[in-house]
Amino acid sequence: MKTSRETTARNRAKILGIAGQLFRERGLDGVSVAEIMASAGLTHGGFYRYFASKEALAAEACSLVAQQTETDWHTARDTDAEDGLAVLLSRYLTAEHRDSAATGCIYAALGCEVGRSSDDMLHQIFAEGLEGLLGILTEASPEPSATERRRAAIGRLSSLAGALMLARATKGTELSDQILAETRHWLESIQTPPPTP
Amino acid sequence: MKTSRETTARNRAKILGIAGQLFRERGLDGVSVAEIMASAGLTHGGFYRYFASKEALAAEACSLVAQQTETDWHTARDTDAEDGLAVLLSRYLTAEHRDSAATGCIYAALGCEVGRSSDDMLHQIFAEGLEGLLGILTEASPEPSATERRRAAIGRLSSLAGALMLARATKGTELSDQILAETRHWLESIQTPPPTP
DNA sequence: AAAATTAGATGATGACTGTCATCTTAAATC
DNA sequence: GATTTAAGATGACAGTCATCATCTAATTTT
Repeated sequence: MKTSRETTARNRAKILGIAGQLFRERGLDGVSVAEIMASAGLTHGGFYRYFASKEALAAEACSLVAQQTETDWHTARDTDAEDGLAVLLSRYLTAEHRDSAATGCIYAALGCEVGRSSDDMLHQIFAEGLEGLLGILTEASPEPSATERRRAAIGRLSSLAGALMLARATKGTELSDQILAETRHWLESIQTPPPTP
Repeated sequence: MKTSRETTARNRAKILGIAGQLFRERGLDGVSVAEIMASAGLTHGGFYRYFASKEALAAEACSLVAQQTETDWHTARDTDAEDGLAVLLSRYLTAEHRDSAATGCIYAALGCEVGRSSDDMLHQIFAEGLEGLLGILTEASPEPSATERRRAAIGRLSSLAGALMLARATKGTELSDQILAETRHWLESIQTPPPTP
């Protein structure tokens, strides 16, 4: 049956939200179109009224998650004007984040799969999303020069995503908790290189 | 037809080698049993004489790749007794490594997928393999105390795997090359924290 | 050399997948 | 209120997959 314009819009948003969670939890290839639609309370048939393909849904869902993450990071950093960097590190490198991939960082959850994807749109979306986070991290970085802040932001972001990924890959072992704790400790201990005179 | 014992052993090794490459290139779920067997010059039917399941093959193939990587890192570090760490960094964070996943780091290639896997054996294999690399990295780290060396090794390993994963996820964009270059530069610039008196 | 064993080929199974055609019914438009 | 439109359900399509049963021929064992 036909539904109202509002209901249609709500359904579209719901599909995108559910997809963003399921994709992060089980991978782009690990979730079927039918399952996403069922989780949104619909049947599989109507899917193609909303999206041209599963690939198109993946791109839009990833883009949406990336935007939301950027907003979250922004407010998290502004929680502590003195040391926004410490807030970001301490929120990211936790067992809770490791154990809730569905609502966590999309780069640590889907980075490997996107790297293998033949869909260049996904690479573009990931690059734009990462640039957004890098902007926030760069501003929160204490290094003296802009070049160094940008460099350190890239290094720190790589450490964060890498540590979360490895902690998940080793979950259930002692090493998993160590990776989170020690990477956080290490990042907090890193000294600014002395200004070259 | 039946084949000789040597041929059988050679075929088993070939299946494992091919699987190790295909899995890294396309993901554990991205390759079929039939394709692995065909790449090894066999048909799909004989597969279950070698392995109990695809899952069992994945575990054994990952374990083998992990061992080979540990050997490679060991010899790479010993290339330069003065600064083995710099050798490891400069070999890992390159465009060639990013563009040849089939023969590259298994942790950056399959970390996300293994993190989602319900097979605890894979988590164990990854943990053991990572511990091997951490041992090499710890010995090559310049920090004064053993605790700090271990911590820095974990941080550096997270940075390496994370940077490679993100560089692949953003391949084709400017950011991809920057992630490799800047992370390497950043890791080389990191100062040892001053000894707490 | 005969008998027993088994590596690997062929083929089938049931399950799952993305996508599309069709139908129903309610909303939107006139 | 009548007509048009389209959201979403139902069902089907062709393709892929992991796994297994069966068959064969060559190696091992006796």
